[in-house]
Amino acid sequence: MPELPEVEAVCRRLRRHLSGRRIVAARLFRARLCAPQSPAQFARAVTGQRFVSIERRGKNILAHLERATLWAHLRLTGNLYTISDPERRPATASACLVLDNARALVFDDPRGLGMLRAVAPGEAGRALAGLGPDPLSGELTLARFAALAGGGRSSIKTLLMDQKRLAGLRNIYAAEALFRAGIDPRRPGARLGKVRLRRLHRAIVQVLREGLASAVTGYRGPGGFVETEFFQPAVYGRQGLPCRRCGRKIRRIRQSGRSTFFCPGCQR
DNA sequence: CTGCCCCTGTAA
DNA sequence: TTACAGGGGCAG
Repeated sequence: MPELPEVEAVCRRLRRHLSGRRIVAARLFRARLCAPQSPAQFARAVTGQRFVSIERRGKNILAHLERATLWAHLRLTGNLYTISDPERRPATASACLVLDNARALVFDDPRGLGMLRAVAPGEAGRALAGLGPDPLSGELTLARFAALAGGGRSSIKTLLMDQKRLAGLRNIYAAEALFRAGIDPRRPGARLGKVRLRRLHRAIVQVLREGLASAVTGYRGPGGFVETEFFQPAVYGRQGLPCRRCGRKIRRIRQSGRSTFFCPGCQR
């Protein structure tokens, strides 16, 4: 599932493969993908245009064309990549944009929750203005992090996953960062001292960087993301298994409707 | 703030 | 056969 590192890895590949390319045809296989526009409107908006630049805002991908922006969000199972033959797209493709070099950009999305819209220049940026700082970009200084995460009354895990506070951290990396920092995910953000905030800030940046290294090298081409030895979750998905650090059983609880995994020995 | 919903593959 | 996983939008 794409979190921030996977989305960043996708952006890097797209920059390599799309720069200077022109879209010659657009085929949509799932009308919801470009809602509220219709597939015909979408095709009209992007056909004939050249890619100018690729930008990432949190987990949103903005592919700027000459007179429009392709705004993509991979959600849970989406992926964007190019293939050599537009006729040989995967069955799970939600969209296929044929390029002027006879290759095609595919939005592959088995669960179909992803988004690919054509919007006016500037529209996506305005819509995303409320996103918090990006932990992979250097925007997230310790002072800024402390103000965002330390200020909230809800649990620190819930705060970390709030995109208006930090852009890009979700269930897996939030759990991993909290484990690394030795912090109980249930602890209210407002009750984190300076030491814990500093440790957590470091842990977030570290775990995302390692995730990025894994996402860049662990990619298997069309078909999705693979796990590599670089990123082995310490707690995520490991309920009942012994903690790799202290041996106690990893616990699983529910926090605001989502699973949280943590080690009751290491995280306080 | 919490909880439901979108969707579909996988696991109990 | 049903429950669940996940990100995010939105209703309550």
